[in-house]
Amino acid sequence: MGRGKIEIKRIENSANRQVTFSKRRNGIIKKARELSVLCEAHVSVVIFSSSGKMSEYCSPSTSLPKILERYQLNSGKKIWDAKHEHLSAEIDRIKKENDNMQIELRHLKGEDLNSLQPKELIPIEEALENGVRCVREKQNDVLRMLKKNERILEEDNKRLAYILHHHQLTRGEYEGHGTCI
Amino acid sequence: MGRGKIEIKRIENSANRQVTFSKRRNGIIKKARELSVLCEAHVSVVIFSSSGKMSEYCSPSTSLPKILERYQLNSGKKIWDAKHEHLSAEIDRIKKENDNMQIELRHLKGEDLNSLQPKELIPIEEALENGVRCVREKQNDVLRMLKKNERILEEDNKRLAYILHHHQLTRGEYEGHGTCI
DNA sequence: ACCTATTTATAAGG
DNA sequence: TCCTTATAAATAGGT
Repeated sequence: MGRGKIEIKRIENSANRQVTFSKRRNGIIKKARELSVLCEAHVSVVIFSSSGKMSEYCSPSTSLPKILERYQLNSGKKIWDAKHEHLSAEIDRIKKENDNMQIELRHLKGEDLNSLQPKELIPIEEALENGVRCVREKQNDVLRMLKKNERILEEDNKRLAYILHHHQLTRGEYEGHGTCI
Repeated sequence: MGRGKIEIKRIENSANRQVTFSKRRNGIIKKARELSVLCEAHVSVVIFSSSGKMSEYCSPSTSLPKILERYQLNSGKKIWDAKHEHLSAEIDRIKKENDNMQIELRHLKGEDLNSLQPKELIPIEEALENGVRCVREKQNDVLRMLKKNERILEEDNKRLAYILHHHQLTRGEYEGHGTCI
């Protein structure tokens, strides 16, 4: 509906797509409101734009939780249980990841080594040696940096002292009249 | 839109109301489908007629549970019951734990050290040195154990060889008649 | 369910 | 985003 007919397929021009989204989203929500008034229907609309912005409409006579309750009763689909299972699976997955890291950490800290085969000690030793090397390298970097800063500060000090001395010599008559803030 | 304009208020005539419901419900669902195709939006529509019949639409790229997940993230409204909240909190907690371990592991492996303050390097170095010491101790244990076993085996060997030799001397006449199974 | 006059939504352009 | 307007689409009322 408009100056030209459009095919129902993804609008490639991004600006156009955004404009059309706004207009049609408003259109749908208006229609939803009208339907719920004209026909005493319970309507819920939830829309996410491709950029993630959410819009919603829900009939004033109801609420999203109520709609969902009825949805499950009617469709037999169990949204909550599905969600529950999904979360449980997620927890299991993360816990497993957690356990593995826990074990790796303990080994690196020299704990629970008895549960390992002698051969498994070798990569751990290598990782530790590598870690020590990296840390010490970093510490050396820090030291070098500190020394360099110290040197620069010392040089600055000398320079400032010299300039100050020079000023004091040339403006000796004002000495003592200024205020140090 | 039609032969006459109608006010947006409850349609009193029940048959009319039913017909209008059907037409407009189809209209909304068509619009929802178009919006999701044209603009890559994620759309969910759930409608109950006044007589309780349910209709729904959900973008093919998503699902009602996913939409609801995003809904609660976006709106902050709590659709899920206490059980789900509990699980979500658990996931957050474990993920945090996970992240912390991840960071500790990386530091022990000598990675991402630049994100640390110089002082923070010290406990890491100590942990690594301790780890190396434990691992080497363990390796020494293993070595000692192997040597000890070797010694025991050698002694056993000697003893067995001696006994065998003795038997061969006292039962020399049977030699070669037996069969080794 | 179909028809169609009419209203409404909206595409294109500023 | 809002405004305008020509045009496509939805639909009210009737059959």
